[in-house]
Amino acid sequence: MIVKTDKQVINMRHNSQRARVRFAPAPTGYLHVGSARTALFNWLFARANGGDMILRIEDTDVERSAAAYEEDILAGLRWLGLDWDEGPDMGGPHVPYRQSERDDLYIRLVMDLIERGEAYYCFCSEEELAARREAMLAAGKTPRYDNSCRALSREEVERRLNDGCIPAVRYRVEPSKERDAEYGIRNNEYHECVVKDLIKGEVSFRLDEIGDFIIMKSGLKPAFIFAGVVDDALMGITHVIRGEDHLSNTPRQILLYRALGFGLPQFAHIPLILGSDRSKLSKRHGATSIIQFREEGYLPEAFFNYLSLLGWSPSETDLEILPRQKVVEDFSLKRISSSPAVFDTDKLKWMNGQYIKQAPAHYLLELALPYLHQAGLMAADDSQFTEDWLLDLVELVRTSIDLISRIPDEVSFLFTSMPEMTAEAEEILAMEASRTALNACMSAFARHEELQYDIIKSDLDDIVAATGLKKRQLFQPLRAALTGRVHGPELVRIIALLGRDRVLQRLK
RNA sequence: GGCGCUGUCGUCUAGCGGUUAGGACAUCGCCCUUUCACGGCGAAGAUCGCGGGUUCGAAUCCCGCCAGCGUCACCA
Repeated sequence: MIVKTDKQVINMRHNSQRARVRFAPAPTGYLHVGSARTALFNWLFARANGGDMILRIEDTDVERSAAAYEEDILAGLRWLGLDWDEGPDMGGPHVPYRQSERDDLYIRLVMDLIERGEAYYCFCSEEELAARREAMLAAGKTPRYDNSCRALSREEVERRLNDGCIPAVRYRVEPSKERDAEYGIRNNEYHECVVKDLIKGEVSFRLDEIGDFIIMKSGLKPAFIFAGVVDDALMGITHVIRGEDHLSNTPRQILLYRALGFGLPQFAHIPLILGSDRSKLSKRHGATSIIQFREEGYLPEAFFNYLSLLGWSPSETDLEILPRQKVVEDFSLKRISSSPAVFDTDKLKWMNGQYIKQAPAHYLLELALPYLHQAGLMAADDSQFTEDWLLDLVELVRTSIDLISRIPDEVSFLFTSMPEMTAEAEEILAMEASRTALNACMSAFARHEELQYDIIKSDLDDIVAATGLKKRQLFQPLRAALTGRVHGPELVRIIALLGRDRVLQRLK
């Protein structure tokens, strides 16, 4: 039992009005793009409406759940800047927030359903079920449970239980008894259940087509479909925002809300994110974890922006670069598209480039440092390179990269004593005019104590005027000698960054 | 196979009964530039999945079809 403070009591009173949403991942895999987007839309909805965001871990599949996945999921959410108001790491009024710690609750509710005849024990083995499914499929029928354990007498159930058989529990679906307008269940010949979805509209399913389904796995472990309903209801979730792949089990969940005497939340099923082959995004489409995007050099702000625009559009539809706050202010379920979207890395990269161009240099440097260390260009405790110098370096490359991880390759020559020469660079240096150009630069630069941007620029202008060389004939060999390459960022700034001594050394 | 969702430039999308169907990424060209980028300008790219209707008028409304995807587990 939790003793509530006054403040919490006030909060509880407001619950009927206050929006409460939840992101409920199963820690059976990394946080991938699809689930990250679901989390994002939940978060946006909460923040846009002044509501609460709840994080709940659905670890009812003991076999596949792993702590490492849970950590990855939390890390991914944090990286994206998504926070939550209640969750396994911080607690809250509906603790615990990990389903594996709520077994007592599920068992109590299931026992109640069994007593009321709404659910029953099922002793069918997985092998039996699989065989029956095969047979139905072979006969060209829709595979579903044949409800055989419904018929078991009380005594038979007792006997098997005493024999040590471990049953599962099924919900008893009886369409003719399910009619209930409050839950969208219509008393017509099909026994329709109409799901009122905020995105899909009214979607109708036939109840006479679903068989009795498992709500408790053997070993008294709750099934997802049951635990989700119980928790959403008890945690006061007002809006269930989840992937479209959950739409078809919503009618089953509605049956459970009704059986348990819970009111219905609002549903919003968001379209899936597809890979370039137009199938549901999965591991085989590349990046497995959101964290991998961080490692590849994406900015969380850019990723957030891109993901927001995947399936949602702002009211001012020409805008693409939308900072977090703008998205929050403008977010509405109404502007979520109902068709699935293909994840486009090209556009993500472009957007990342946009964010790199406008981000504060200090921030970029902070992000770039690990890559510079990793590439072995500088040690983590290196004091040889001053912060000012590093900031200049960031300014030098920010317009030419779309991924932070590209920085080391772009500027490696600034860290070595002599640059590695590409074949093209060698070729240019072998040309006759090149020696003239380099000699001119050498004598010009040698006259200064320190090479500064303006000085270098005017020196180079002077050389062009004095020697009659084309700009190209001057810059190309100079670039080749200093960087070992024929392409790259603005040369004058590179010279300033290299400093007088290293420039003169390389010109020889 | 049953059920369900979806279908506007290659991709993300705007549009919701009257627009030359708009924007962005990618592509191509030009300009800027020592170069590669950035940036600027421009081009190309959509018979609005297909076929019928309704209407003076349809991407927008109705019907049928097709295709793609999802889902049919003691996974979530």
